Amino acid sequence: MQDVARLANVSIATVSFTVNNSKPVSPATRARVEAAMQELGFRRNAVGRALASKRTHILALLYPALQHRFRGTVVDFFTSAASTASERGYNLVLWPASNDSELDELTSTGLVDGVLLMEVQVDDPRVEQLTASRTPFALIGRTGDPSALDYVDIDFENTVAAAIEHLAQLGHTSIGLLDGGVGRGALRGYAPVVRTRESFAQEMAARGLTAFSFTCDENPAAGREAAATLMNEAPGMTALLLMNEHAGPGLVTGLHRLGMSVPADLSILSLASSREMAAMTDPDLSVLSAPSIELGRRGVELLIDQLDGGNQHERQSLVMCAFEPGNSTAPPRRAPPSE
Amino acid sequence: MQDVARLANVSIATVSFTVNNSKPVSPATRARVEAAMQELGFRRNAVGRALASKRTHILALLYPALQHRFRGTVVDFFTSAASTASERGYNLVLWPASNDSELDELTSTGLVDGVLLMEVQVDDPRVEQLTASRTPFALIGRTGDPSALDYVDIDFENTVAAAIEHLAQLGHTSIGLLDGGVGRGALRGYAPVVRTRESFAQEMAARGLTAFSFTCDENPAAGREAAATLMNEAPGMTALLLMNEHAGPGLVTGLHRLGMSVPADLSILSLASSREMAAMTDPDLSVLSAPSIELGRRGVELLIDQLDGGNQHERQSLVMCAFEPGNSTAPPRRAPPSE
DNA sequence: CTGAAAGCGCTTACAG
DNA sequence: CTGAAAGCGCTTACAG
Repeated sequence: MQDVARLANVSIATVSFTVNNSKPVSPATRARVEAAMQELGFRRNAVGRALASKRTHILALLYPALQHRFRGTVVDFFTSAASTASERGYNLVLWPASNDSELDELTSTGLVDGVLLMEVQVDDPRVEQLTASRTPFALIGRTGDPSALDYVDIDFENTVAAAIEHLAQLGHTSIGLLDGGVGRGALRGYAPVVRTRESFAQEMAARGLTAFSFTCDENPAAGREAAATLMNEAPGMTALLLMNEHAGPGLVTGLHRLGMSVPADLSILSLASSREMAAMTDPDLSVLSAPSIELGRRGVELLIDQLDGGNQHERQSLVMCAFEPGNSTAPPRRAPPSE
Repeated sequence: MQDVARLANVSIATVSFTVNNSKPVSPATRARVEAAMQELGFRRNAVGRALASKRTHILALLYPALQHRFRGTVVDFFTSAASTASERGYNLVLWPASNDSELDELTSTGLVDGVLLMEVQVDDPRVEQLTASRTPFALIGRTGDPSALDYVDIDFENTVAAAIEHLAQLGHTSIGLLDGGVGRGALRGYAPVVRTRESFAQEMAARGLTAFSFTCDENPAAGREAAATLMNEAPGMTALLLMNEHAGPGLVTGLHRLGMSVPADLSILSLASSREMAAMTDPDLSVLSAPSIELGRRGVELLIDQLDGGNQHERQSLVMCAFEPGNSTAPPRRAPPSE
């Protein structure tokens, strides 16, 4: 910048003004400055700017990628968040922090302007840590009591209700839930599964339907094993809500191997997943697909609202999953006894 | 730091020395400084440090996530690279830069110490850009002529040869390759596919085997369509190399629907993928799995060698994929006519 | 519209 | 072993 100023015969302040459009500059000197920048191939140093302005224009999407594989539908959140950030003049990067000290390093050192939190737990220690460090942040997800927080999340409650409604309409009265578990250790209490379980239990009870609940790891092999468990422990079950997209392919395979047909013998409806994941199986799954694009975008908007003092977006919002029919749900083979 | 210095009754230089262990400090004053830091909850500001030391300790894994979905086996490269970086005192973040100006922003502004490049093309403009900006970088992958670059890559040449050898041993003489294409627009010339095609053609010719070549998009639906194409255009083909892990599930499904059995009617061997992706299908695929962990680690080591002046690692290395048997390869149903 | 100057929070020769 | 001081590359009141 010094060099540019010298070459253009202005002060470095003026260079700064023209680079940032932060103060009016006469056309003539602007032209001189721009020519000089051209000639020197000048790029303003982001670190210097960050130190002086206390803004790095970097947002971090916090995802515990070392513990929890980054894959499947969650990837869409990142993509959407990154492109929204880019439109708004920020860079969003995926920050694979996991343990406390890494989060600490991120927040208390001024490297990023704000944080977007993913994989939120019901009782998430990172929320406290972020609050304490006064780092602006927003959640994609929500804790058990998120009333004081800025968040966007899937409306699991209504999504589960819609899922059960769909299956009940088809005539199912005995329905199971297969989820990926609520995690353990530092990642315990994974909120989406906690909420889905609760809503499932409530809604099934309210309708007087027979409910079953299963858990398996998030991979195809576990899904394959789960098929046998399902059939053994709930032989009368005719439909399943799947809250574990990575177990899906194995589950369907396992059912086939046991001589079960999908959807004739068991309807499957995948929750909070995506068409792409649903297309991994045969038949392809009917799915309530996660509003990833919208949540990624809204999360970034909330964060930038905090940063730029805007206040234009709903600070807390829930979005339903959208039903996308596949070929894995149908009426049960034997109609339920009509009273 | 000012505050700490005042409270501990030392200069800020001394605080810096004890924080960084950059100069000897007497135990007594070290204790005073540390007590003061404790009391004030001091964390050294990373931006200030970066400006003074010209080091941010951030590495960027460059992946064009907005164009090319970040998923599947490539995710393992990131995870491995991130944990290696973390062990070595750096933060590695996923930087979804795609167009020139975004890359420019990354490199010419001093925000990151170095860059790890993924999804390398045969003629990759980013290499030139990185070189011109004097940003330290290493490749996970390699260009057409990488002789001057630091890189780690899969040894596609020998991996393809091993794959063909495996199938030839089983008795196959008519073998196809189904890849995901070499990309178009800014992402044209995707090096892994270019290399695989070349090696495939050479090795098949050298062995006097009958070769077929197919391309389809990287998703299950495209794989399903490809099944029909394969059967129509190469009815005599008995084995297939799959260089398109995301088409795999659809491909197998599509074959089944056409009444083809895997591996009895068609053997499939997946290249540069992973057991996890291979487990998505039924039967699970035999796979030459990508050495993701090792390449992610080595890529970061190369980069840190440049940064810290170390020189301890091979600057160019190729790693073979490891064969992991699944259930998708077998001798062809009809033995080939024995001359 | 433009400039001189202070300051962002550190690191690092240089002296002692 | 410790400190005073310059400097990293910018931004931003403050003056003019």
